[in-house]
Amino acid sequence: MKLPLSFYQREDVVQIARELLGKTLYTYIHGVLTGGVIVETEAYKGPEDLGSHAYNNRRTPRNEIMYSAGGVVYMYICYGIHDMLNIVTGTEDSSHAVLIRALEPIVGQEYMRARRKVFDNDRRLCKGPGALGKAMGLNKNHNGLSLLGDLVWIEDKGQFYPDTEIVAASRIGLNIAEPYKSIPWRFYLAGNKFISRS
DNA sequence: GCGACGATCATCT
DNA sequence: GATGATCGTCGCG
Repeated sequence: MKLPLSFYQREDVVQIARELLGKTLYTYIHGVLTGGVIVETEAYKGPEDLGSHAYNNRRTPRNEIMYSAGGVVYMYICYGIHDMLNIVTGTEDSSHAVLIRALEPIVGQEYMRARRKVFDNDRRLCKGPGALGKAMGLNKNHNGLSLLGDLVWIEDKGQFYPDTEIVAASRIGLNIAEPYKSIPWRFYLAGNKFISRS
């Protein structure tokens, strides 16, 4: 059920980002189980990618965990407010990661509503990386947790999507030079109601 | 439904 | 001291 380390420790982070669509992400935080189907991701490709925190082998206390072997989470705070969930991939010393941008909630929606203070529209619960982190109870203190542990993990339920149902687009929110500004490393399920935007 | 804008602070220079 | 891998609200219509 849980994705094995071999899934995460491959080198092709773009392929992994695509394959994570349809997988189910769970957290079990303070005794609360929440989960949802991954419907939107972005790949960040280690030292060559201007958009990556690990661009040019940049290494700081914040991004140190990106250099560990795949299968752990990289949490960081964006705009001083939002806790973002990333999946570290590749082998030891490679620094690729996948940002999880949106989920379709399937478990623990009542807890997600309370954490988000959103009670009118479940489509908004995990719509965007900041919202997702909050709904799932994740913050930077969870940085480095193993995806084979019991606090945060990803399961494969055998979902499969043909290429025609997957959209590849440019990543959101990056103010960087081409070609990385427009490279199609954002993936989402075509027509899905829970993605952050079309 | 959509665009503009301000909030807010950890992190790095 | 400047900068974000963002979000909620407001005005509009």
